Amino acid sequence: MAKQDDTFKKVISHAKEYGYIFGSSEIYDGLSAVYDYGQNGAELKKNIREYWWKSMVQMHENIVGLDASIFMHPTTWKASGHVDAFNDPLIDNKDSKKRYRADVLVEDFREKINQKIEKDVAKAKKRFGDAFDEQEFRSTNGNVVRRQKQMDEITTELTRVQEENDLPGFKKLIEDLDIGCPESGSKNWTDVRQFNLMFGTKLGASADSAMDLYLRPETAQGIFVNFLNVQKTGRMKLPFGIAQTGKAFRNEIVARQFIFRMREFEQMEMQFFVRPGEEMKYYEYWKETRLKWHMSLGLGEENYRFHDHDKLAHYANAAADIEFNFPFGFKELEGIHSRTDFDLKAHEEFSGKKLQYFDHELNENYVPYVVETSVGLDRMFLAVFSKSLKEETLEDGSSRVVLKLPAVLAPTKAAILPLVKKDGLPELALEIIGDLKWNFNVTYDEKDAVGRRYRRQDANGTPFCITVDHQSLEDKTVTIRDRDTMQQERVAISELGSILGEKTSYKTWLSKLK
RNA sequence: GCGGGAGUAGCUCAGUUGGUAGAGCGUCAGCCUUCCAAGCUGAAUGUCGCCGGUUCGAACCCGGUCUCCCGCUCCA
Repeated sequence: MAKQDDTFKKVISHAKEYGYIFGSSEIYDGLSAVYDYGQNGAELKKNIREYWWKSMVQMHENIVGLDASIFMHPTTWKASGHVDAFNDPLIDNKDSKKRYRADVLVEDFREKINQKIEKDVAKAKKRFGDAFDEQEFRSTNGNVVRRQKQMDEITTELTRVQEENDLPGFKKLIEDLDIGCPESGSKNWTDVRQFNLMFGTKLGASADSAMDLYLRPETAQGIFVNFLNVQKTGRMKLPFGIAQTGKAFRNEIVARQFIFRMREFEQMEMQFFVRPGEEMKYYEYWKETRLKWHMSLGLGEENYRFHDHDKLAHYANAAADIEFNFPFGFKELEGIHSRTDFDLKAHEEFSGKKLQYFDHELNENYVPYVVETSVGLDRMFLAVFSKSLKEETLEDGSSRVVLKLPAVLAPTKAAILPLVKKDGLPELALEIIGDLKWNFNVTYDEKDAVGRRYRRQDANGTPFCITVDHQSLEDKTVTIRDRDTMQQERVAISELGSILGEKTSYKTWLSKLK
């Protein structure tokens, strides 16, 4: 663990030192769990997004893109279930320092009573045998009736405090029931507080005419509400997908672990619409396809694994995560969920509009089922960045810090270095840059010994260094050095464009998918 | 939100019983160098997280506050 903390610390400080990630508003002491992407981070993030987008939208005829707004009609979130499911009343025990969901505490308590009833019923059943009338027993036995009444009262009161959002009432309910901390038994509770995981804001300039809005907690709903727009205008036939990248916002109680869990984050989601009954086939297909996509980056197959969900969210009938071996262990990187027709049906219900597809083959209308793939872009960034950062010991005993980013994702594709800054070498180097910069992000460096410049580029993640030497002036060749192997090869200047293109192209990398 | 730890240069960190702020690396300028950092010369950079208190004097002591890290709770 100590070693893990250590590598994680190195990842964080390297990210800052080389302009990948800065804490937000640092000059004002920062803002908890909010980060800014620096000059290199912005490039890397953009390239990851692009790598995903191309693999989805460009490479699939039946997947199209969308860019929905962050603001959505507030009813969207009622239909999606977020207003209910993202609202948790929480209570802390002052002695044990444990935090619980207040509704879960009450429900667990009620369940205990229920179990007592069932125990009594089972006992009686055993005693009376075949002659036992369960209905009769339940309605006449004193203990059972009393307990049933208590359960009903609890249910009524729980429903009331939840619906009325009566937080003091909630606490009173817990105290009246004499519920103790499940761990310590202590009944020393704090007040019940409401944690709304959605960020609220207002639309409208004046307070009285303002409309309550939420910042979207997921991008998926923008896709669902536009399902018919896209299907009709794009003449899409099932099965087809809609892909989107964009910011989402969740007021996490605890946002932590660098950019792994942030309150403002970016998702890359694709909702794949299928004929009901075929969802499992596509669920399996996307699980496999998405894993291959991750593997194509070459970060090590052993760093990925599936985690199938036992407990499913309210909308899903199957769900799995692709987990990645982050510096702090295996954690969720991407989710693949079979969302059924839950979302589209809910939007039909709340909007009163039909969100159905006419299937010409079956000659019928239906609400499609949805298989979702959802990656956290920031998590992807962290996965790539943390796994790429290496400290190597070289043959001569010296060491180097190298950021082995996949070349297709690297912010800078090549550094052009004159061996010495005289004899016309800088001029030729700049000439090469003038040509390459049309197609590639390239950089120039003439400061310090060339060996030091190589190390600088290594630490920055630049996959190739192109060195202009005296021979270059004579025969128009340069050396190109590979960041990972440190091997150099002499090539014609005229070939540089196609060599770099080959090594850094989306085609080269994405074709590993097959 | 609770408990623990921590905030000093871009990064990693020293800083004695309170007496004007340091190192290594990095950065910048120049020199030297024809291929893998740790050669040479010079330079810049800190309200010692912030506010207040004690003191002749606070990076150091006290109080408050903010932020970060670890654990717990939560996690579509």
